[in-house]
Amino acid sequence: MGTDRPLPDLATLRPAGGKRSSKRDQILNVFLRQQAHLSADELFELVRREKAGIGRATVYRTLQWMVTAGVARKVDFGEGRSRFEPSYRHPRHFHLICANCHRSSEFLSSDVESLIEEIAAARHFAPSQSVVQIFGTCEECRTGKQTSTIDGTTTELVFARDALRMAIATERSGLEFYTRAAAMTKDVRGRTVFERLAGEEREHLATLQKRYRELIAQDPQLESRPTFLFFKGAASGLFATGAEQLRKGVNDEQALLIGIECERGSHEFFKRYGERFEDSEGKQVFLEFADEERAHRDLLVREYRSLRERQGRHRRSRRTPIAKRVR
Amino acid sequence: MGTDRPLPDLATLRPAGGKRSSKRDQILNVFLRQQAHLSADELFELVRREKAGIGRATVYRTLQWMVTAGVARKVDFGEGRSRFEPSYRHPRHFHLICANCHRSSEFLSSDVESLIEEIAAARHFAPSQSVVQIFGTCEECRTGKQTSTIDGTTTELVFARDALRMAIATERSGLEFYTRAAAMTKDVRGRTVFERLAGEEREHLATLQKRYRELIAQDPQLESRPTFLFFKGAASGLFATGAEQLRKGVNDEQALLIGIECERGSHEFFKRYGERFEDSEGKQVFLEFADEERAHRDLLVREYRSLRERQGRHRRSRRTPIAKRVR
DNA sequence: CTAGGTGCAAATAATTTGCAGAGGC
DNA sequence: GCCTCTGCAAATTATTTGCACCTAG
Repeated sequence: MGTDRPLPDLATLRPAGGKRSSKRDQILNVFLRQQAHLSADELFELVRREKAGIGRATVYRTLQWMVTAGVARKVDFGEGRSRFEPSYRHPRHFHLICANCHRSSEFLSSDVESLIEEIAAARHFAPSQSVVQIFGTCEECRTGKQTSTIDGTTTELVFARDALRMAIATERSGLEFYTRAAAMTKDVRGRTVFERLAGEEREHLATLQKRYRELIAQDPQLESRPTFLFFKGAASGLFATGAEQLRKGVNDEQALLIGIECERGSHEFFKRYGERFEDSEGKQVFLEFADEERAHRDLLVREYRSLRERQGRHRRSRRTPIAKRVR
Repeated sequence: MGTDRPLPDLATLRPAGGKRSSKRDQILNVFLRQQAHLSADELFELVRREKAGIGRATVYRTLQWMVTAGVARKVDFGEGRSRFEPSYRHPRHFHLICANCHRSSEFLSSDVESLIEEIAAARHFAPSQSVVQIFGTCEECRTGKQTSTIDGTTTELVFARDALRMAIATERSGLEFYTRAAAMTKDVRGRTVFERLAGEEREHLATLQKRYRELIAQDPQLESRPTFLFFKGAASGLFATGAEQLRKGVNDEQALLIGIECERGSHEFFKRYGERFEDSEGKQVFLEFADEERAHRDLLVREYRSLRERQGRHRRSRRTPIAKRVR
């Protein structure tokens, strides 16, 4: 399985007062070629096997340098020694750690992350990074049968796969939402807006599906690998609850408000995960989509204001001011 | 602040092949009197200050013994050495760790815990314990002003406070739910059941409020201390959404189903947190309540079945079987 | 009386540091 | 040429172990 994955542009790496050197390059090269979480000493062994004459201290010092340079991340599984993982094309994540075979598997949970943010805020604590580790026994150690895994080499792909799956679910539910909203909106202008947005969602959807197919082509096993990215909100599409509400029957104004809320959530979703991609096509796709969702939201907000204004001519304003209802 | 908190019954501690000894007692005593997370060496220093002639190795060995005995828990904040915290009257929890002053603050989040369980299940991983650590800067280090904290000595009280607050919120919303349900139920039998449950909720509420007042009396600062236990579901009362649904108008049958669902959630809440209390009054109160909620639920289920049966005499069953709808 | 606990000193293990020489910019 | 990197060995820090002796059950 792909030992030939692209390496970061080493030439550009030049962190805080650091100098490049043949030794560092050597160590970095060996490190980036690995898939597991290496300890300093394990890396030292690997390096010395390729090229004699590199001291243990240099490996330790290079590892520190890599961490400050952002090429590597230090992880501590409570074994009394540190391990390191490459951060290039490898989003920040959490770990499942098998107490039996000592291997670790990675995951990301947007829900856990946002709860952590909320808790930190409630305690007036400024968080810089968090560690979530689940210790226990892995499936393989319990059942004995080999399972499809996520290792260092596949994390990036699996992450992209999950992000795309959620994005597709979101677009699908968005498409359904706007189609339904367009059908039930009485106001002509409003209907046009919804129709236009439905069209855009359809377009996005096609782009995402194309991207998804391209991704799958890169690794035949990719579709069968376990979930990496957990996010309840987007799992069934962020617009799903909005579409649900529409089905119960709402008026034009309410439909607009629901749309605004959904687009806001969707924008946040794409932005959050777009930022997590390392510079790659995926990042671009996500950030562009995030912008589009914001544009959609703005469009809906304008439409909502216009509608309220037009209504205002007939009946006096007796609702909460727009500022309070929007956002 | 209370250095006189009750200590566990040392005489009972006799873990896996372990012997008691004067030295162990000595070390255990010093350990349990501390509030912070001590490292082995810090504990050694404290012990030797009180009584000379205790070796460092004994402290290390005793610490291991305490961990297997369940008196202490090992925690690792990534400093390259382990720290230990007493587990007596100290529920399992997570940590906020200040990178500046190196102090740690504790919290518990039922939401995070259940997400972790879900993730482990999705990966077919059998979790045994999990670590959640939020690193960053604490309020005191950022603003300079002293803040009310949760330390080792207060954790138990704060935990009890939060659990009680949530229990009270739950009872309040339950009372509202049953009062409303009784008022809107047409069926006479059903109405009587709801009235009876409303009465019981009122009683529970009084008990809980009394307990809460007693708890607050133990520490004048207790009410102002930060939140320890985070749990979105119960924060505004588990019956809140149920009561909301009633307000929108439902029939007798639906009201019963909603009640059943709420009692189920409530039972789980009390059970989960009752189990977290170390043996104390609080544990009793919670577990008893958990049982009562289960009894309520059973009562509602019986009533639901009876209602459906009586209805069946008039119109033929055209709904999903009870088994699928209840639980 | 005997398994297990204890102190001390020595052993390990992971990581850091002092220093003289080598190498990048 | 200056400043940083590097290797090696020695130092440091956290924790464990061997061993002769002691103590609870």
